[in-house]
Amino acid sequence: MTVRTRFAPSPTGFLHVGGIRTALFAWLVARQANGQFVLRLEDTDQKREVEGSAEHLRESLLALGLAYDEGPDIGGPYAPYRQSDRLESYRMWAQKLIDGGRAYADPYTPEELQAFRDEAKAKKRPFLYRNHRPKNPPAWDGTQALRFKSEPKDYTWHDEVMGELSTGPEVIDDIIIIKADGFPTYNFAHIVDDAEMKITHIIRGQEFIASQPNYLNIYEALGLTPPVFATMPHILAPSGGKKLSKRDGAKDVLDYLADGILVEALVNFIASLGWNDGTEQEVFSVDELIDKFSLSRVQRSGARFDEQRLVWLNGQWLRRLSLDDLYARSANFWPAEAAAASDDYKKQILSLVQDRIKTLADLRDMTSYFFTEPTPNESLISGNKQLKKLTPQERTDLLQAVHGSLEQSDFSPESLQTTLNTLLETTGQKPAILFGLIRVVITWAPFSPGLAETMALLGKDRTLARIQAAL
RNA sequence: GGUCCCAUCGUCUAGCGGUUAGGACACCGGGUUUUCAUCCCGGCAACAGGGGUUCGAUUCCCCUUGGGAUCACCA
Repeated sequence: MTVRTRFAPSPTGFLHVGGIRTALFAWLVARQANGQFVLRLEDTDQKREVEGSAEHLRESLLALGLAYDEGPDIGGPYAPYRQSDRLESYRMWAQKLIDGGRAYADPYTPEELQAFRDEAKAKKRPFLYRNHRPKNPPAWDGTQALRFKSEPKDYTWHDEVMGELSTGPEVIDDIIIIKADGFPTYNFAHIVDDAEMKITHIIRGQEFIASQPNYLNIYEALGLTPPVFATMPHILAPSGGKKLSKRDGAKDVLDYLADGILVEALVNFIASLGWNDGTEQEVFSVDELIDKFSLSRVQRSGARFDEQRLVWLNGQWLRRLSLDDLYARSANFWPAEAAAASDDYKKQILSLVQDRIKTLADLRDMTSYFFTEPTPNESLISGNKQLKKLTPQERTDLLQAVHGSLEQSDFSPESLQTTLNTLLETTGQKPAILFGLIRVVITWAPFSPGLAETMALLGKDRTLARIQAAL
């Protein structure tokens, strides 16, 4: 049987890291089995729908490389893939339940229902609708909610992540399957869709684990064989033990990319949040993930979102990139002054900073002196515990000597290094002072790449001019 | 409150009866003859508590504690 997994978000907002992990794992399961990955939009709650979020979801998945084989925009053998376009299916399956005496119209008003709930709460008992199941419900005319007539019983089932799970009959209830507005509830629609779309693995968050027995009851009533279930624990906020939410900084995945995080790093990070292959490997390519991922090794408890680890992984991936690849990805991250610079010049800069940037966005603050004349910042000298010891006269003498020697250099990195080493002897200064001073006056930046390489790239004219200006 | 799930360094985790409890991030030192990084070396740091089972428990069972999920005409 072909493995088919799906990602079924509701178009109610952006895709954050919690959601993307579910999507990633579903995608990995499909890919490693040479199966299909399906995108389905669960838009049965018209009130909550957010304009443009379907498109945003699509972009986010594609930006992360999680291409889907079937979906609302590309169609597929089980189209449509948008629940609001599938109302007839739900009607048909619901009718089967009605005909079999397993669904009935809910005669109560919202007020009456609320009264039942309040009563249960007052008694500190869980609310069960079936305790109030009407003896002779009216015929369902489509204007009332349609409820599933449950058959409470024990359940034990297997979950690929959680292992064996079991519950008693007290959690089974008569849940609503079609709302009074004619739309199905998630609880019903996803079962119908997964069956019709031949989904083999349902991978979703732990918020659904409590209703799982109710789903099993419906599968039985519908005569369907349940697919494989895999429940993912939540990703937790960095600070507390709470589920990661927007106010804890759960960013849109596209924001991470815009902030200079590489796709490889983001995918690697999200995958390793709650999963590992049992070895000491930390850095995984997508291909390695496809090869090695397994639901059974997913952690059962929630994992905190640790951004420092994401940044570290980003550095790992940044350093593995070829220069051309790095250059291609850096396009949107150069400082404004770089607009007129040549490809070749920018590539040379990248080769100097590749080992010291943490995100692509670092390029904006770390490379501007390669494109424009830096503004002298005296605090870089007064704040340096070596350089601040120099008197103004000593400083000038030193720079004068440097300037003199460099005028003789052809400015290749090798000869510059030789010249610098010779200066160390002729001036009798420590490297920390001599090189530190040169570095500061030619970049006026808190840090910079290797001195000889930096000077070589800046060229003789600019380097000498900046030293001259600091005299 | 009912039900269900979970529990190893600050964080992510390895471990599936016998280990000096391993790795990674972060942090703190040292090195790589300038800074900041990279890289390398070293250090700090954990089995929530209590009962069992066993020759022997981090590991298996029970209880306690703690955390999480859920109890919608949301998904």
